[in-house]
Amino acid sequence: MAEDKLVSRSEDFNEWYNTLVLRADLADYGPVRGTMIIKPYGWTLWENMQQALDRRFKATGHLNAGFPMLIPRSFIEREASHVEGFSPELAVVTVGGGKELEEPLVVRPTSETIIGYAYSKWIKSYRDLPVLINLWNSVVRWELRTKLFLRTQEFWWQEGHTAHATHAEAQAETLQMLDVYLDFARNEAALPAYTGRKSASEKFPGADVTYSLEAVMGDGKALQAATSHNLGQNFARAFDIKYLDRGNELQHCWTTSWGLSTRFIGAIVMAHGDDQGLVLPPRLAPHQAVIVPIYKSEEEQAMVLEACQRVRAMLADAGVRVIADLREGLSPGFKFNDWEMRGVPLRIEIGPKDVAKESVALARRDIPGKAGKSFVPVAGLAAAIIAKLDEIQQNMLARATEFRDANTSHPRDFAGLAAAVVNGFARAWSCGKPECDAAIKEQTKATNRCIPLDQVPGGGPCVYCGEPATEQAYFARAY
RNA sequence: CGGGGUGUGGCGCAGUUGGUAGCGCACCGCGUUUGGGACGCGGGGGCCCGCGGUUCGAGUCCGCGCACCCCGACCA
Repeated sequence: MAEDKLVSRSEDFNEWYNTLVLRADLADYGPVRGTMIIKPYGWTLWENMQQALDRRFKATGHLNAGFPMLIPRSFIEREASHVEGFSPELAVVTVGGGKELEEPLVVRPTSETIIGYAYSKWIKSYRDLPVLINLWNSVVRWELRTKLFLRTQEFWWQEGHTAHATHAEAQAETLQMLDVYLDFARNEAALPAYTGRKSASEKFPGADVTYSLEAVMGDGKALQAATSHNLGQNFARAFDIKYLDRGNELQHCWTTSWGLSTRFIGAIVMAHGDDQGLVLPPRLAPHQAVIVPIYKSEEEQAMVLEACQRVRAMLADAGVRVIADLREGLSPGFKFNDWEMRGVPLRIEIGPKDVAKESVALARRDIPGKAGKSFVPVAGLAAAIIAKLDEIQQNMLARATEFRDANTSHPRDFAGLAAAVVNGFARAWSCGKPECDAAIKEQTKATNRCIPLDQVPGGGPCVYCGEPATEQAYFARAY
């Protein structure tokens, strides 16, 4: 329960985030270091995200499936860069049923390998392709330094895994899913993000190409919000995923994988939250509106509560996710703060004056104070609220886009880049040599986030070494 | 794994030169309150991280562990 003011976001962003996640009732710490308990409020937010994504996955032809959590360790070792990337962070099971196991099992850090095992059994002919499967599950990575939602030992996500007959199809799939994520981020989470290709050093272990969404957080740092990988034939070769083509020739498949995790909840917190707490986009918010009754005497209480129930039923019938806060013994002021902490987009106040006027007081979470308040007649309230929720959603996207653009600069030299990445993104010419990225990281703590797909024609001198470059890249400090 | 810090009711902390544990919030009960974080009275709850030592006596002093947090390296 919210009892005090949060530390202000500008004063200590880190502290603000940590306490907000706990106070807004999203999550709690688990008993094992680095683990996270997602509480019902946080999980409901995740469910809303899942539904919005799942709709899009189904619309693009994917089906969900369930795969085992335990994977033979030898599977991980079959793909050279995959084992190199994941070995350091594996949790390994060595004992089962009280007996030492013949072969240790790893708790999945991601499922490419066990998918490879299954696909090699299932796919025989070009007629079997494409295979388009998505998993909703959790994975474990033994992270050394953790932070609620952003990096935990276990996290929940979806991982899509597809197999195709040609490179072109796999590439189209990879980019299609990147677009799905971008659309989800913009239109559901009100979060504009940059997209692009990962540099060689930042790509997924085992992928030919990795694409990512890079979102700008409230402190100007970057958060990788989703990834989509073209795995080429790497896993197909490692796991013998082969098919006979029309000409009766045996071919390796081309596979992809793509994922978005509960980390995205952290992105929503850090991109939209303010000093009062969370600000949730209406399309994803567990409660889109909260009704707070206000009364003194018992007669007023009866009258007000009756009005609250009526309004609640009316809105629920209209499809609004609405809750009435009928807790007794708490002052309205306390409840206002409490629901602001939890980021509910709209507050509906109903007191004796409102009952008398047959209206309610509306307060917008995205516009604090008087400016966000209005009085709306009960007649036609549902339509007004639905319109208002849409307006809030649009406003949040517009504001986040404005913030992103205001915190992105285009430096032409290294000094400019170093200054820009202290609290924002820098888009600059980059020659792409790993040494340049490494030096930039060393000196500024900023990494090459991605190489955007929308390149400008021509070229310029690399922001670090000055040699001719034909592509630009985004640089930022990252979570 | 390196550097720093902290372990005392659920949470946040105080605890003096060693003398047998306290405050705020939360929780429970009763009453008064309620248009921006209400108040009064009463109440419950603690092997002071663990083990060993010094001492008549240890939350406090000394060892050795363990855990967690912050800053780096590594990472969705």
